[in-house]
Amino acid sequence: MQERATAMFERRTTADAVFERLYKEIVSLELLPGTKLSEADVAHRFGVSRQPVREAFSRLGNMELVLVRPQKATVVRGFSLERVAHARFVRLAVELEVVTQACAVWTDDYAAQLQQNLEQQRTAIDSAPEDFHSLDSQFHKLICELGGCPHAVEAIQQCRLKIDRLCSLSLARQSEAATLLQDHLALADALASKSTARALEITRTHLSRLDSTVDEIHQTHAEYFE
Amino acid sequence: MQERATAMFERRTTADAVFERLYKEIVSLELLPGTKLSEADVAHRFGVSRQPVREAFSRLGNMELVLVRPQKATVVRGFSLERVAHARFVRLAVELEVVTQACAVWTDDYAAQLQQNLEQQRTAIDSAPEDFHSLDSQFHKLICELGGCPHAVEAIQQCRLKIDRLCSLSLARQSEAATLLQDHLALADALASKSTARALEITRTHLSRLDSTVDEIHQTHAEYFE
DNA sequence: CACGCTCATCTGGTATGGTAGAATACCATT
DNA sequence: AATGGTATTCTACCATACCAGATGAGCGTG
Repeated sequence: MQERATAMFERRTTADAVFERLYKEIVSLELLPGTKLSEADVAHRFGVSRQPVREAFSRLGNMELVLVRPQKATVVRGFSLERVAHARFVRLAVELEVVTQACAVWTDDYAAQLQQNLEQQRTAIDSAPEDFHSLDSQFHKLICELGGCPHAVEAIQQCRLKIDRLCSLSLARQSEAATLLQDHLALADALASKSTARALEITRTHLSRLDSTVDEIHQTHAEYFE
Repeated sequence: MQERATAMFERRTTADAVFERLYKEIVSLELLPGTKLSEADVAHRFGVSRQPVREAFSRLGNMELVLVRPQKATVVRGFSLERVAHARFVRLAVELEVVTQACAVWTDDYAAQLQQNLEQQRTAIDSAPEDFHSLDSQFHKLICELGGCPHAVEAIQQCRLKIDRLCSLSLARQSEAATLLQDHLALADALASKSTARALEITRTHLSRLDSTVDEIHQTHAEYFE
């Protein structure tokens, strides 16, 4: 959703700039949940008028990143177990269907392309752990595209966005990378052998690994939840 | 998405009113795709200033119902096979997972509740065909809730919204109601016997019935597509 | 007649002032 | 000291004026 059909050569408006800047600050947790934002404040800070700020607030409100209500301070929204569960459910459903479709059309050529990405993941774990997350995304994206479900990419990405802000609070993500890679390898193998049932099962356990992370954060950072 | 956390007792702002009015006019096709909307025009027609209209345009833009770009007229967006395919894919994926979950927890009591809805569908087909659509929604919603996937309701509803505007152009929807009811009965039966595989298969064919309708409209109303 | 330029006009974007509702601080009263 | 009412201050909302880019009609020129 929402990435504002800011297609190719559209003029970049002030509101766009304010929106992107606030968006980054929120997802990177520079602005913590509960922080109060004021049109006038932000406008002054960014050196623009209140109008573009208002526009940006509206967009952020649509994404449920802030809560703006008439005559009351606009505030950065916290996490919600409900929203997380929702996103998790949809993503699981989509990934399962993607894998099903992919199994039906998989070829050796596709397997080779996946393999290339898997190699990069393997090396990244030791030498550049910060890249793993991006490679993880690409891995799932590849399966969508090769499997003939280009639509799914966007849907999955949306679900990820809703959870990523939360997961950046987690500590030991590196230690889990190895586990995730094992899942990826197993999934690639299942696809190659076109065994749908096994691929589905792997996908389920793969996505369920996020649950413990979410739980951990719910315990340690309860104040950020609503 | 988007239904604007207009929770319970929030004050109703002018922008809300303008948004809802335009929204209705668009989804009911009183405003056809391609219609040009001007902030000033609409503001004058509704007797308000441009500001709330602008806000409404922004929300409609987020929902991809209108296209608003700087210095060019805002226009009502047409349908897009791509967006339809996207929505269809996500809905299928979600429904499949819902059915899977439901099969795992289904009880006779659940079956009875579904049966009640099915009866209503049966009588509606002859006596009140205009109610069938709503009962159809409730049927799928029931499966979500009984199956333990309350999150799914919202996701499915969103997908429906994106397609419903288009389907209201279709002519003989009544003749198809009987077919849909047969699907529903078969699905209820599969759930009752907890045969997941059959339930999944029925769901696939059930949702695929929309495709011909979409194709038909794509042929007969090509001018509304983009 | 065909083409190209200019200018009036229309678009959404931005800035700003004023308003009503909500929250809060403060003071008076008990 | 606790409480109730009041005034101040803060909020987002709305209206208005102005701006710049885009459009299209009309005229002039080849």
